[in-house]
Amino acid sequence: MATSPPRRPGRRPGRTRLAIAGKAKPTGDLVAQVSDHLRKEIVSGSYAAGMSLPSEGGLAESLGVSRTVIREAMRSLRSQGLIIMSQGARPRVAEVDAGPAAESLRLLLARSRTSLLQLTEVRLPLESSIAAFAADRATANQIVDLQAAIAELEQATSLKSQVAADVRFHDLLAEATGNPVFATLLRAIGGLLDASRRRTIKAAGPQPAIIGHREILTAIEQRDAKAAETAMRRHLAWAARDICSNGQRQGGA
Amino acid sequence: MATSPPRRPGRRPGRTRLAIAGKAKPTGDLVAQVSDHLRKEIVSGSYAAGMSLPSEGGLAESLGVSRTVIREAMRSLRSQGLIIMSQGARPRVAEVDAGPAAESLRLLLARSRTSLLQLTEVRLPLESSIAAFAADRATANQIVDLQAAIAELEQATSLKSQVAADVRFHDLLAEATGNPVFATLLRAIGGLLDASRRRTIKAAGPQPAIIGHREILTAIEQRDAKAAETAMRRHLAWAARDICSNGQRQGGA
DNA sequence: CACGGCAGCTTATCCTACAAGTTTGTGCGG
DNA sequence: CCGCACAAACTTGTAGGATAAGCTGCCGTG
Repeated sequence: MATSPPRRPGRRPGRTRLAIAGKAKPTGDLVAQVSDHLRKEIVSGSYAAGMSLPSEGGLAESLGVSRTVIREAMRSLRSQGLIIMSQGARPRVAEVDAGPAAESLRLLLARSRTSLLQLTEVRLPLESSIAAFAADRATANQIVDLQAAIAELEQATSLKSQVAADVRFHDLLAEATGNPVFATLLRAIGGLLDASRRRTIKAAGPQPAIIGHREILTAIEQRDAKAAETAMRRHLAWAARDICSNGQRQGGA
Repeated sequence: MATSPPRRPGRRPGRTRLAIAGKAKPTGDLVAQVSDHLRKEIVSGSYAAGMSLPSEGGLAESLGVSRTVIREAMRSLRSQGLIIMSQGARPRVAEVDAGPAAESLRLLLARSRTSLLQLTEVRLPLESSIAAFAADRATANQIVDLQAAIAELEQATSLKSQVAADVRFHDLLAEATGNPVFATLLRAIGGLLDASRRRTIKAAGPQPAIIGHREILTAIEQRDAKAAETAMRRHLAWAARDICSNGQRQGGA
């Protein structure tokens, strides 16, 4: 390529072939090719989280495309939460985080005019299962952590710390299932329910939540999956009541 | 701006102020400002689905930034599924679609090291609820579509089309809940289970799936949520058996 | 009216330049 | 030898211009 005739600017004529290993795709969308390529590298773990990616210029040269294409591909990966960019520093692979997926869900819900009610509809079976699995699998340490989260909620004074303790209990529970898929999905959905949580606790205080959490934890300590599931169902039903009464749209950031 | 001294290329000095209505944000990230601005316009409905956006050049001029910035903002919106771009035509606002959110979730799950077993563990309560809700809410048209999906599976000969018909039935079911969150989560999880599905159908043929789907649909036609849930549970248990025996990790795209 | 072709607009890609931030290495003082 | 300030090199962010390729709609012809 170094010896090729002086390429004039503009779109490369004919078959745009990317210097990416393997078959040449005739798609013609260089940005998509590059971003797919990098996405696979990141998801497969070739680029581990926290690792620096090559510079834009380096990638441009090694892939045989202009920096413009690299930049747009990076922007795409960035908006998917796969990389983190800041001026002056090479882009780094982002830690696994439910934030972008939650944001994506939020966009979808905002556009499809969905209510909080629909989120809780999904949350109910999800968290019920979480409670059941946690009852089967929670380790002694995890049970201690759950107890601590309840104590945290009891002692919390500010609304903010109360909500945080509430969220923490549910997160710990998801973690206690030993199945990261539960934790991931819960966080994606839960992040959208923060406003609702705040309202609920503000209106009713932390007591109902404390009681609900205690019931769940008791069932878990007794390794009673059915009871844990039932307790969770009751706990969520209480929280959902508030939403039903004024099932307003969720939208804001 | 026409009479200003000839701006030399490079980053605009000092405070970068965007010609966006309202307060001037001192963030310094022009692309984020532009994409946030456009995202709000789209989500709020100022730009309705299907409507054409202004051209890149027009936006660049009206917002007072370079076309580079506009393009990167567009690329971001595009990867979030908000707009559709094709060479030669102005970008258009995309229809509301759960695809991008599901893809985002899929990426998230793919990066957390999850096994097929863990995915099916989550899938079970999710799809059970989906079946139950669908029994309550499926419209007559949706029931017809579900019947068609079963017929599709019956008549499919290639493994590929069989898998597609199988996926389609489950997607339609999720859609019949009327809750897009279900559809999104299901697609995210389902996308990671494709290989498993292929293996299962390859090993046992489509018959078990057809029978399972028929049972589910019968329960839905009778508006029997409990029965639908039970049927789905049985259907998935059959599919999961294969996975348990060789519970390997999933990875690829 | 039907239809083909052309002109204009628009996106896709490439290039170059420069501002502003980060990282790195160097050298000096303690 | 260690630590710190400072400069050089590197890197991203933005601007602006050029060309290729695709789309749209208008206009003229049959």
